[in-house]
Amino acid sequence: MAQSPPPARPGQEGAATPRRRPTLRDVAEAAGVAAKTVSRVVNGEAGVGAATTERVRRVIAELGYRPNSSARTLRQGRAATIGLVCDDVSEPFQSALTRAVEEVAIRHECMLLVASSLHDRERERTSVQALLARQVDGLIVTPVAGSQAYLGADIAAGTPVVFADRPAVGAEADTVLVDNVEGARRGVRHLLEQGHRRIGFVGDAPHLYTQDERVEGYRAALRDAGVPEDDRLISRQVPESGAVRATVESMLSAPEPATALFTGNALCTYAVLRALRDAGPPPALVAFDDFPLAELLHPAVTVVAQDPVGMGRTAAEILFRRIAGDTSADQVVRLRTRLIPRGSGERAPAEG
Amino acid sequence: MAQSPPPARPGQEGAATPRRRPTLRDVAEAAGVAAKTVSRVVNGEAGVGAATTERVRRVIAELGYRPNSSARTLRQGRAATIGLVCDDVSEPFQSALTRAVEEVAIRHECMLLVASSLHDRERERTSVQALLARQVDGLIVTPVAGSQAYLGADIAAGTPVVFADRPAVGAEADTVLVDNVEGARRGVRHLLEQGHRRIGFVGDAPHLYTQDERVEGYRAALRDAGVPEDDRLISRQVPESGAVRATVESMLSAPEPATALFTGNALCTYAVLRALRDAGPPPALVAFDDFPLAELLHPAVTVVAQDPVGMGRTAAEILFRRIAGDTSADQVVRLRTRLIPRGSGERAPAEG
DNA sequence: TTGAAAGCGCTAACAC
DNA sequence: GTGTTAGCGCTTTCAA
Repeated sequence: MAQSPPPARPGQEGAATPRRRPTLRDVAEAAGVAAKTVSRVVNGEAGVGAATTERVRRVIAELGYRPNSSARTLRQGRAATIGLVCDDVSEPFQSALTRAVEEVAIRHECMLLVASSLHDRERERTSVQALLARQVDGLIVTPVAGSQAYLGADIAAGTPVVFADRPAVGAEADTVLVDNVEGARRGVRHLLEQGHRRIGFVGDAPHLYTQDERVEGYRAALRDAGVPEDDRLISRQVPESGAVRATVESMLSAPEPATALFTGNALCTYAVLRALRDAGPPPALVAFDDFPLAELLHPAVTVVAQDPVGMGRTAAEILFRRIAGDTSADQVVRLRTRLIPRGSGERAPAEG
Repeated sequence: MAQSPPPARPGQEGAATPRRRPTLRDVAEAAGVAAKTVSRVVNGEAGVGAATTERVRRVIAELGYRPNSSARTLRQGRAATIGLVCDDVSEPFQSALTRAVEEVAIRHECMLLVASSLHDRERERTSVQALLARQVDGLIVTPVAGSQAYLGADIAAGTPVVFADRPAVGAEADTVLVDNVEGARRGVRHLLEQGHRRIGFVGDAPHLYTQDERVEGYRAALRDAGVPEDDRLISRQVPESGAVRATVESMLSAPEPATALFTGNALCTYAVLRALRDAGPPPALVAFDDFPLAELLHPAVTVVAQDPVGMGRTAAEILFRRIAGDTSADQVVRLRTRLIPRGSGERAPAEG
């Protein structure tokens, strides 16, 4: 396909003969120097005379030469590319993270290959394999539930990997997490401070690491305050609107009803907000994870904000340090959260 | 770097000697066949005996062989990778588009390289060059204002390119757009139908293609209804909250005040909602581009919804058709919008 | 059905 | 300062 040039497309001016892209050799010949010299010029290596450099530059411009990075990758083993596997790039938290990673990558003259695992083990694995096959210099992965043991050989072989948002199972590498326990604890304490004693936790599916941690924080806050736990006030389910609506209604209409809710992530928050929209007097609400327009709702929603940009940046910076040869011991970074009071979390419990 | 194996990282079990990744040749030797035979097995080519196939498969598994796609790319010229250059991956519309492109790419066993131009010409250009250097099979670009003439040579040379969301200048290729004029016209007509005659347009920066089109639709709707245009009711500025607030206030407090607003994109909508939050009786509002939680605001926001997923899918499908060799004439696809009435756009004008 | 040879475009290693 | 040689890992081409 590279040899036999692709057929001309109609409607292109001067589409006469789509020519083979000029190679480094073509430049060398045209400039009357050796290939290696052109290579030096292209890569800004020292040891080329000013006049030669100038001449080579001109020829490069004339021919419109652009280096073939596949060849370079093959030779050097580094693709000037890193890979990112997350749950779903279209999700706000992760797209912000992606953007932050991209920014750091650019600073290191790298590009970014992205893949969404959609929480599917097989897809994660396939994506990682495809990325490794492309000789990426390093990998940032938000591990799905399951095991990342399949990555062990590559990590041992020296491919830098950083896990983000959730720790891996069966593989050891640098990891950047949110301090979920402390964040949830802080958020729930905030509700307790307003006088709430019956606080419902509306979380995402069971076996999700972040949710486990946030429930733990929720429990810790109750314990700290000497408030008894009640499992009927803890819900863990995939946040489809229907199911959450039923949960919320039952929590609010129980004999000892919840007077406040704490949500486990943005999807749960959305579902709860939808459920509360048409309901009676709304309970207090603190949401884990900030979201757009939170401050425009009535009342504005108090949140425990995470920092997706900070997570992306941190993960990428660690990754590039490893790529640069840092061999210090693996580290686990926990990013702090920030409580942003906006109104919904500052309501006192309704009079019983 | 490929030759001298990277130093072992501590804390890895069995990190004794990070070994060179096995190559196709290693597999061939171990299996006692020729390299080409292994290549055939790996690529599922016909013409290998069942027994041989079986043996090669086993050796591949034993050695943990994974093909080096740089080498393959170098040989074949195709990287099994496409590139996407958008304004900003972290923006909801574009992250949804990215996700849709990714999905189509996966179906074609391709990966996705992403880059954000941030509306910067130089960055767009650099990104495109970096993508082309990586031998991407094709490119989807949301062109920034300026010129894409620099892409002409590569398009002519046969690299498939699809422009998305905005047309390119100085380069011809397939293009997928939203029918902005018709969408805006429809949205404004909706307001006119509620009896509004003074409708403010709050749009993003001048010289943005989509905004130009949406203003055109706005004007067309007014003309259709025989309502005189008034330039004081048209605002085009980067939607920082401060500036938009001033604009909105002046539109609403003018001698002949606006009784309804139409926003030009999501950022403008956010700014307007913020501005309206603390203001007096809110005007009617129709927003171009849907956004999360639009239905949870009070009142819920009526929007002219675009279809980012449809745009990403369409652009990617066209791209892969081109990659597969389709040489038919370039096409321009315009995706339809959908008016979603939710409340804010169905208010009648306040009694003057 | 299988294999040998050549080379994709580049750079590492070493001459000069 | 500059050039020569070899080869990264794969696939293409052609031969057996």
